[in-house]
Amino acid sequence: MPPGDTPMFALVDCNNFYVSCERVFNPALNGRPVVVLSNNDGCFIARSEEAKALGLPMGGAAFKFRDILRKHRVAIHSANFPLYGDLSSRVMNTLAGLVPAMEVYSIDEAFLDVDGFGRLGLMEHARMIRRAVRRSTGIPVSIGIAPTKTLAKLANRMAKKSHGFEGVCMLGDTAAARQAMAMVEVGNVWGIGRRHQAFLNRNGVMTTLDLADAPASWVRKHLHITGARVQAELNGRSCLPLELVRPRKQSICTSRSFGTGITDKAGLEEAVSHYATKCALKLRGEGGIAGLLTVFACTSPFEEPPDRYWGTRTVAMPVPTQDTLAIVRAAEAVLGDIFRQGFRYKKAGVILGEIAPRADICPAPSLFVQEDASGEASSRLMQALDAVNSRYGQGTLRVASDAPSAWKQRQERLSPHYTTSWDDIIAIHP
DNA sequence: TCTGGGGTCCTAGGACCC
DNA sequence: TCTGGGGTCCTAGGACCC
Repeated sequence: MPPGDTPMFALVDCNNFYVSCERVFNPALNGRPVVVLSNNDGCFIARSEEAKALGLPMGGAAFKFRDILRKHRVAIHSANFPLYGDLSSRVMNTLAGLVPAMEVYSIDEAFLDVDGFGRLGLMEHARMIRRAVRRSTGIPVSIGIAPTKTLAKLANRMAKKSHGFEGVCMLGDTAAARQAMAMVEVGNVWGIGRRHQAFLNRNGVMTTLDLADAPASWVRKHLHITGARVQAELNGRSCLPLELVRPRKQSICTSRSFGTGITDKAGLEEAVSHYATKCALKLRGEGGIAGLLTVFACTSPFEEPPDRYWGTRTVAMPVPTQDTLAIVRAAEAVLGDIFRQGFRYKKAGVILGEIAPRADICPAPSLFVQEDASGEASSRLMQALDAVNSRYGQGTLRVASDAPSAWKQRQERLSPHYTTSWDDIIAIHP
């Protein structure tokens, strides 16, 4: 890699993002072990460094660790996604003001275009970015810099794991990249998951460097095109460009696990109506219309086979639409098809597909569709609905079947936003 | 008793066509 | 009767990501 004339990517990643968000609003959490839990307080979705040191694993089921949580007085928070989304926007806006171009990759990560800063100035520039984000949002970030996105991910990992780097690490040449790759297990590479890691390990590929040096044809054969790209990127050949505009969503999904199982059809109908309503709102937020609708309802995957059931069905909408009423009605009909008596349902969801931009609607009236869910009247009704709910709160105006139900209330109380001890959770969960 | 939610991309295989 | 290559579209399922 000749210095100075290869493109460079910087990956900015917020440290333990959800935990850091909670700490911004509650500084007493600093220095303490903190975890953030998924819906239903099911499993860990974020952990502070102190919590990681206690051996609490990402995705671990909270109930399995209650002794550790209690013994070490771990601060436990249910997820507060509106808060995290808000802080994410502030971080991204700060970054956008400091670089010519960026790709928002996830709620807590962004790839930056750092071409044109010169190799020598890059480290200093990255440190400045880090200080600026900390100052304006309170969120600590780490930054990895390298000639490909995959290596930037690796550099970011080094920046986080090794204290000597003080949050910024650059893998600016082949020697530095190879040295880092030799230290990192192949399963930690971006794009290599558990299954591929197991396969690679079985075949003697243990470190990231082993993968970089493996025969390309063998990688292509067994890890397919995605794995081949990973390998090329590890060797400094950039295959994944910065994506400056967020592609339109291809599907929109709303699903939840239930705190306690649902056995009756009416209960599932309430849930599905609610998810359909949320999907329609997200769809309008995207400015799209949907042509496909999927509804699924299933038991716990931990049930034994005779008690396990996964019902799912996809239908084409009569007319591609963004209309809550049409989507809820269709979802209820599909649920009627897949519902089977005698199961304890633990989860259900609604997925919209075949999403097209709303401007593409050709308002050709159909002789066979009685109410025109793609038409002007529907559009105005939805605008009014969204305006009222945006001003007075979601659910102020709603479809009759989308009723606040008993099980939903119990869910709300199961997941208080601020919970500082495991005992608090147990107290409301008899 | 108690194990998240929301996405994307890729492949394999079948149906069908020229 | 037998035989060939090259497409497309669709769906289900696998694998991965945060």
